[in-house]
Amino acid sequence: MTPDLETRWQTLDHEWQSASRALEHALNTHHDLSLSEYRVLAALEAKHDHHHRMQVLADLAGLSQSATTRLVARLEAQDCGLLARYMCPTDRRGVYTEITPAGLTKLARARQTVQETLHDLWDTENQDLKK
Amino acid sequence: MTPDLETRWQTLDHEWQSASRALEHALNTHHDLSLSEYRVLAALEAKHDHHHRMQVLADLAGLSQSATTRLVARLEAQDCGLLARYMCPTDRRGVYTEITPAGLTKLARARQTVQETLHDLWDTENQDLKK
DNA sequence: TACTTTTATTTGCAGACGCAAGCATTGCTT
DNA sequence: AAGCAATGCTTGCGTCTGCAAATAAAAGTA
Repeated sequence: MTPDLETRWQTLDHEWQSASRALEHALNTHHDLSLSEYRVLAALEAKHDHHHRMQVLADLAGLSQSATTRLVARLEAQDCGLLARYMCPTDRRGVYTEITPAGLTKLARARQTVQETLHDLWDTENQDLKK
Repeated sequence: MTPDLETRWQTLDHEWQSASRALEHALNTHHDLSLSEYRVLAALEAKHDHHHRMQVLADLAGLSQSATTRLVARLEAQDCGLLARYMCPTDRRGVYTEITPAGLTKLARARQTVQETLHDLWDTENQDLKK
């Protein structure tokens, strides 16, 4: 007896919201990163050559192209330097975004926080005591 | 062998994003409703007496109090009339939001769309063929 | 009762997002 | 090669959101 479709959705929704809020807050507090920014860093790090076209990056991060443009611009800015952009040499319309060493360092630290947060949320004895 | 914590999160995230986008788009197109608005209507309808305090409504919808205030104000507006607000008689700080008959009708129709969308997404033979 | 503290909601403000329009570059057709 | 369509990214603009400050009312305290 699988539950109603909408009930299944509500369950998924609640679970996502609680995790999402926890991660967003933890990343924001400890690393001054948003969840979207973390997704982008992680997506780039996951690729063997550490770079992606804007379009696929947007897709992987679950963002619109315009949001991706601006997010990458933010993380590329002088006082940030986690990402770098360069034109695709073969197709000068395309833009590659790559993660910098600073970005990799930042991601590694943030990943710690993510795992701890998920651990606290999912792997703890006093499960669901946080209401 | 349960997967890595972060992998589990990514799975949840992807699943939520695909469903969320689909629902948001379907509701927006067919009913001029956002997913947040749908959550609020559904939360009110679910309660036996069809009304809630702002705080608990915010909590149920997964929104901040300020976002809830404005969302309710929007759905209460003249050309909308899906919700109604009134002061709590015993505690004049509190505000009750109730769903109107128009709101119930709207919700019933929207719920159809939600179920169809989820059905298309989860209960179809050609699963995951939509990329 | 007067004063302080707490609670419930709303408003000011700035950030992030999506859509649609704009621009530049490539590909297709004749 | 010239003209037109398609592609890839960026910018303009309006909306939704959260945080923090403001407001209003209740509760606690002297």
